[in-house]
Amino acid sequence: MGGVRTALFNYLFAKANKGKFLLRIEDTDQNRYVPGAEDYIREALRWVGMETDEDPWKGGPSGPYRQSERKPMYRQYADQLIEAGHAYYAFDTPEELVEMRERLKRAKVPNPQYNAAVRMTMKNSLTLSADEVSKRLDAGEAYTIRVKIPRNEDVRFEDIIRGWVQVNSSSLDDKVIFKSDGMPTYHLANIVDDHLMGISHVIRGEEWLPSAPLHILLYRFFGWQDSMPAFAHLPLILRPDGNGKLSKRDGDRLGFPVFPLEWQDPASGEVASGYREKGYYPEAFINMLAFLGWNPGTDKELYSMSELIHDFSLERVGKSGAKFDADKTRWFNQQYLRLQATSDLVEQVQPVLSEAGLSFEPSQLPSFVELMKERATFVPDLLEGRYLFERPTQYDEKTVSKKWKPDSAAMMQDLLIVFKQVDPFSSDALHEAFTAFLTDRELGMGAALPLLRVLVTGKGMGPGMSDIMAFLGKEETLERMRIGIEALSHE
RNA sequence: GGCCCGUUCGUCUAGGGGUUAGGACGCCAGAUUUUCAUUCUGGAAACAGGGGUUCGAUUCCCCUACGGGCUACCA
Repeated sequence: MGGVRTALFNYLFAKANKGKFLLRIEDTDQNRYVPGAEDYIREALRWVGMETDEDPWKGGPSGPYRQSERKPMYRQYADQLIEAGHAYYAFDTPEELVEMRERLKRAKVPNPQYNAAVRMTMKNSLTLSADEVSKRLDAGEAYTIRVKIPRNEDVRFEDIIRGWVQVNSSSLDDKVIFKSDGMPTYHLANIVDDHLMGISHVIRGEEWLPSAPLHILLYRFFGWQDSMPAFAHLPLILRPDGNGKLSKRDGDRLGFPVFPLEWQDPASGEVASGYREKGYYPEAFINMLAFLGWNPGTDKELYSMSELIHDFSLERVGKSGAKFDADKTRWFNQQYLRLQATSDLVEQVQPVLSEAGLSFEPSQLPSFVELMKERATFVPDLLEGRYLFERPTQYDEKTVSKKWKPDSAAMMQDLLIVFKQVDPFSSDALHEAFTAFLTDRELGMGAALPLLRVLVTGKGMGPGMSDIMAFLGKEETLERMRIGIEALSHE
C-alpha cells in the first residue's frame, strides 16, 4: 500500500497538471525477480482506477518500459562517465569489500565506506595501471563501475516537500552504478531513464532522500542539470504499533492487509491478504491513502478520484511520517458503502446471499438492503440480516434468559392475535398496533419488543421490528411467532 | 556509529507571533420507542523539553531529547 500511495500521488500530480502518468518497471535486480509481480501491479492499478498513459503493455513513445529490456542502453552512459573521469572500474571482490569495511570499522573510521578516502587503497582503475586494467577487462574479470564522488563539495537541491536539503559529498560513497552482471543499479538506470523519457517530477518515498544528492551529482556529471526533474520526497507510512515503516513482511501480523490485492508469494506460497478481497471499495482504499500525508486544508474528507485530482497539490503534502490507522480505513469503507446506490448494493450482495445458501426473490433485495445497510461496513456484513430470508433455528440466549418470563408465552400469543388483525401489514400499521397493545396493557417497550424480536429473528438486535415484520409479511411473521412461542415454552 | 529528515489530542491532521489551538477516526456519556447499529448532542484528549528573538511564542532561530530513513554489485 505504500507503493500504491506513491503511485497515487504521482498519478494525482500528473493528472492535476495535465501531464502524463507512465509506468516503468524497475527490474534491474535479477535476483529479485518475482513471477507474477508485474501482472499484480497492473491489476492493482486497474482496481484502484489509476489509468496509465504509457506502460510496458500498451507501449508508448518512450519505450521500452522495462529496465530489463533497456539493458543495452545503459552501458554507454556508464562509459561516458568513465571517460569524463566521473566513474571508474572496480575489481574488488565481495570478500575484499567485506575486509575493507571491517578494517575501517576496527580503525574506528567515523564514516566507513568506499569513498575518496579509501578508493586509492582498493583494486580499481584509479590504482591499477592502464595496462593492468585492460588486461583484466580483456580476461573477462568481474568488475563493477563506481561513481567517483568528489571529496568535499556541498550538494544542494530543493525538494518540493522539504525545501532546501544540503549534504556534503564526503558523507557519500562511491556507489556502484553498473553491476558485474551487466545491469545498471537503480541510481544509473533511474537517472538515464528519467532523462530519456522526459520525466519532469520524481515523487518517491522518503527512503530515497539520502541518495538524492548522488542523483543530483549524476545529472551534473551527465550535463543534464538544466533538464533535471524536480524532486519531492514523500513522508513514509509507518506501522501503527510503534516503530518502523510499514513493510511487506508485516503481512497480516498487525490485523489488516498491507497489500491492495491478495498476493501469494510464488516462492514460499505464503498468502498476504488484500484490501480488495477483504471487501474494501477501491474508492475507500484510495481515499484513505490520499489522506495519509495529504489533506485539502478543509473539513472535506470524502474524496472521489476526480475530486482528488482537482484538489491535489504537492504543497499540501506533510513532512512527517504517518502511522497507518486501520479503524479509519474501515470508517472510510463504511462511508462508501452508504454512498452506494441501492441498486448497486443489491448487485453486490446478491452473490453473497446466494453463496450463504439463502433463497430469496430478487424483488426483495432492495428493501433488504435498505433495512440492513445502515449497520454494515462491508457488504458481507449485510448477512447479519439473513434471518430476513430464513427462519431462526435458535434464539438469542441472552435475550431469552433475561426477558422470557412464565407469562411471556401468553403475552406473545395475545400480540400474535393483535397482529393477525393488522391490514394492510405495513410498517406504520404494525407500529401503531404494537404501541396500542403496549398502552392497553400498560407495558413498556422493553417488556415486549425484545421478546417479539427474538421470536421473529432469533436475535437480540437489529433494525426496527415493524420494518422487519412488514418485510416478512403477515403469514411468515405469524408463523415465526407461533414456532418461537412453542420452542421457548418448552425450554 | 555516521549522514539526512521529522516532532500539534492515542491516531490522521488544520492552524500559525496575540486563537476558547479547529476537524476526523477511535474512546466515554446522554438522547433517539429495550438492545446492537445509525443519527444527534455533549465530553475527556495535543503544540516534546530547554534556551534565545520579541511587548508577546505553539508559530521564527539554536540546542537537547525522541521518532524515522539511509548507510548492498536491493530497489
